[in-house]
Amino acid sequence: VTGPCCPCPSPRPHPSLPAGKGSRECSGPTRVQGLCSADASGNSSSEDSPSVFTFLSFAPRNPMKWLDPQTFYFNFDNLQYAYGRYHCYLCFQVEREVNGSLVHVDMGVFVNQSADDNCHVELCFLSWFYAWLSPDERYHVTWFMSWSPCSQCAQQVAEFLKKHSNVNLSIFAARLYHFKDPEIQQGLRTLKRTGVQVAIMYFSDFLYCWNNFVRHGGMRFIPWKGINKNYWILVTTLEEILW
DNA sequence: ATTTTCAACT
Ligand SMILES: [Zn+2]
Repeated sequence: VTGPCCPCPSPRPHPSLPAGKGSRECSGPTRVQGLCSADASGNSSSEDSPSVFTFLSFAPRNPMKWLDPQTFYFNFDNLQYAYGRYHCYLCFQVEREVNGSLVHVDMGVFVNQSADDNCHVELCFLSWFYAWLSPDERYHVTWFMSWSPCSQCAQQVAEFLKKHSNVNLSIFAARLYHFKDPEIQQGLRTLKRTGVQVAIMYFSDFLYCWNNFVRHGGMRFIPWKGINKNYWILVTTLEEILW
């Protein structure tokens, strides 16, 4: 019943994460893999130990290669009142430095699977990336997200980057997730302070995603009404959050 | 103009 990569015979709930669902934060896994021998001594760490990589509790999952055009248009629409966007999509690009220039490594798309393990896309990426990244390479990672990160994921990403100084991250968000929430705002500031480029997706970013992550079958990208006006509203909001 | 949002519900 356990995943293939869990050496533990009987997974038990993560000690520091609530079992309940429904939070807008990434409320943690419903099953635990990895971390099995780490805390077997009964030495329960304090409640919100920031040094714990909770993404390690999620089994690595492979990304998708492509988005369908209608999925992209619906989920990356940067409209102000984004009703019904109940999922988050993350298009990523990983490059590495070779003699001072960037070489393509991989790209793909993650979407959270709430029915599966409730893993937010940010942690899906970290779980997947952590499984194969080399400490001897310098990586440049770019995220194009339909929603900006929640506060808990922001903390996790910041911790990850502090412990992996060979990884550089840029985040471009189509929309700002719960931007009036002080904890969300703090999470975005934490990312910036950690060296992450945090920005709003512009026309050229949408076009780039269309060309590289959408199964467009030769169709041209047709921008939606208000794409630029919405961008400027979001940029203003983000600048106020980041100071 | 609205006040949504990495669901939850059948
Ligand atoms: Zn999250």
